[in-house]
Amino acid sequence: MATLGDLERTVMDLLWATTESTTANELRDAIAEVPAPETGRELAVTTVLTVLSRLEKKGLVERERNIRPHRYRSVTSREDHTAELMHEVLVTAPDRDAVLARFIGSVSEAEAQTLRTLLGGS
Amino acid sequence: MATLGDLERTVMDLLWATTESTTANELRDAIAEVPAPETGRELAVTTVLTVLSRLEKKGLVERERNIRPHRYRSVTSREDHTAELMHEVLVTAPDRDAVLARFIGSVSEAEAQTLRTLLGGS
DNA sequence: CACACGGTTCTACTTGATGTAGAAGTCTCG
DNA sequence: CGAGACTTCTACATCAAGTAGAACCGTGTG
Repeated sequence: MATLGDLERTVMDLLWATTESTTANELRDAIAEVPAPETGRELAVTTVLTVLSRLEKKGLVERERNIRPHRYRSVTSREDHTAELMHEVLVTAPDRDAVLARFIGSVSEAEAQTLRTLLGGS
Repeated sequence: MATLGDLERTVMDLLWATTESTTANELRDAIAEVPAPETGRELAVTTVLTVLSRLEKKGLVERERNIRPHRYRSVTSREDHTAELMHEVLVTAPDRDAVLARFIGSVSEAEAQTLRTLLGGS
């Protein structure tokens, strides 16, 4: 499975936030703004580049190598990725029906309603 | 989140497989039988003990300390744990409805049917 | 055409999680 | 009380992830 670290997640969150592709430098700046200025520190671009390469290796990010400042974008939408993760978790269990029962019990009524609609009749 | 390593998962799988509590020695033997004899190697009991302690720290396992060969058991059922994980994943996304839509699209028809039943009418 | 400069890749170190287990400490029964 | 079973401490290896300097590359300008 693709488990992400803090910085990796931050980067993915930023990439997921736009449909546009981004450059490493733009990301470095964006990260500095994130609601966790902590040490108010700014990362080195190479750090961002390393993370992007790792995310690319994990298949979460793709880049345009033909143009110079390479441009990065997420391969899947955040929703797709999250749904995929959920499914991966589900299939680890032998008794999926039992898992689903408990899962349903944990979602809000609003979400349950959404599910009813999605599942349609029959 | 509680991400498990290979050995930790093996141990949890064994604990989840029985309602009974188990001892470290029993687990060591059981692990040796697992469908991945690999090197056919047998772990040291201390190794199992270490893993159990870590799982206890993670809140996945509890033990009876009063009796001598401490007896270990899983705190939650495998189904509860899996459903919990799924929920944790779900709530990381801002747009949960969108995630649910994609998730529903990824489950089998049989599972969809199970969900319909679980969600009942209305 | 050479080079300066922005950008990318390589290499490397640090930390934390996990696998693995010996050494040492602690019960318990006989 | 002592031996043996059991547990805890300590320790090391490996791997993922954060972090970044050093080295390498490509392109536009003089």
